[in-house]
Amino acid sequence: MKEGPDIAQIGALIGDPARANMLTALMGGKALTATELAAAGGITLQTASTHLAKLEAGRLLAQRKQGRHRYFTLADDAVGKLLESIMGFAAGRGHLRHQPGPKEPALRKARVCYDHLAGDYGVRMLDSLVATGAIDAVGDGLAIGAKGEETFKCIGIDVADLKASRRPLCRSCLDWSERRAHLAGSLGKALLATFFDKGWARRTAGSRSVIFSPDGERHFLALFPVETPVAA
Amino acid sequence: MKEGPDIAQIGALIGDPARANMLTALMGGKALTATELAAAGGITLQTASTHLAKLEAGRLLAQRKQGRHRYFTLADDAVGKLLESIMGFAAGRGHLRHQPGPKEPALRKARVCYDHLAGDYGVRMLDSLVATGAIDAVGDGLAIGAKGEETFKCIGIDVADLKASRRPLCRSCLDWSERRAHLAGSLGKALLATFFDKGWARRTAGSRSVIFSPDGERHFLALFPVETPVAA
DNA sequence: TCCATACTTCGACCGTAGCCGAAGCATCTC
DNA sequence: GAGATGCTTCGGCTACGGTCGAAGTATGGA
Repeated sequence: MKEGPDIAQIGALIGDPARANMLTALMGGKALTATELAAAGGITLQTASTHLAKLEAGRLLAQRKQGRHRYFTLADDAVGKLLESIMGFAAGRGHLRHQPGPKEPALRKARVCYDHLAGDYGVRMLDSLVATGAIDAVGDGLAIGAKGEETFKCIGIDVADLKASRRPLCRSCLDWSERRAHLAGSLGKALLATFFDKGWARRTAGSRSVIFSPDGERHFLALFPVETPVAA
Repeated sequence: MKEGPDIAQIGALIGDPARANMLTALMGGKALTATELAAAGGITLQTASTHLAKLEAGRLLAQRKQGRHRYFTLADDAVGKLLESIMGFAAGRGHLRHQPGPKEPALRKARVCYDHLAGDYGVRMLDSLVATGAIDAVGDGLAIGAKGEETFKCIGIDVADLKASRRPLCRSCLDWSERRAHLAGSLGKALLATFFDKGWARRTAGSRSVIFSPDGERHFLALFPVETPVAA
């Protein structure tokens, strides 16, 4: 009793449906205003305001004032990682929403996980990168592989630049829909940003799902082939 | 909105202080009766009973009937891992209990994390194992190293036996007090069990903290030396 | 200056969930 | 059987937290 950190506090913060919906919306990685988050949570602006104040006090959220707007984001990627891991856990226990909804398949195929690519395509990409030796996988850890710098330079990413930041380059993130790892970290972020830049894919408004263009999808699948099923 | 798994459900389960205390108590790895858990939660037996029913329905807990006792444990090590990761997150945000209490230092030094060793000593052990090449660390992932099988055989652990189980051999677990990784997985479990078997250490009743005997501590420190500070 | 927009604070309402006393089962001991 | 122990269920109380309407504050634009 009364041992260690207070998990009840953050459990309670995440445990309210309206707050959970707002946090999930912010997993899309974009900064959202209080009004947008109110809609995401299915509540009025006043109620959202009190929730947002609590989430900020609990240091799950950060806010940035810009003119008369107030933009909220997840406080940092530790929050994103925590949420995704809870999602993975919840999915594994069958704690799913009641109605799967029409957007569900798109979400499972490809979605934004805070700032990197998740879903079927996210898992496929990591599998392919491991198979070609661009990334080394040891246990559940990831590191840049022998052919990594060369591979990513071809895609248009300078690994040396990324290494300069204090954020980990490669990080595995458990995918809740696939129940396998996908690539997070600054490299995962850079890859997703590149796909957007090249016009291969785009976000959808108000959702975490990522839509590939026909052309972009062709490029993506060619770039990350799956020859033989790779073991987890 | 309404995307993905329902994190609010499990957030709410963990979010109640009484339930959180009971879950924390079960992080000690031992099966506890409803009466013991009621004491851990600071509530009466009736209230505890309803809480336990909810936790079981949410598949966070498993129960085993034995005579007129009902023993509860965490449903599996995924629950333990989730709780420890939330603890790490909470500790990082300053969500600590109000009064640190006298047991806190012992808890930070060495404690049980579901079924393996955590705290200062847990982190020290992993650092030492990595330094000697018994375990390889890549990113945040762990794997058995070149000198691993030999090292662990000396301690009295047959790695081949452990590999037979479907549970991962090595797994890193973020330590909430040290904010660095310690060793989980079947190997972590086997090591802690060995320390208990050899009489080097013992659990304390009603707490997660692990107390080393003077003799056991000498052996432990000799077995896992820290020569140079190892980078995280 | 005046109004519109974005958001917060106040106040009141209400439902739910936690809580416990008492009673009801179940299991073991004698 | 009778009684003790471990736990669950029932019923009713209470309080906290979520909710929104209304009013208040800040920023931007006309």
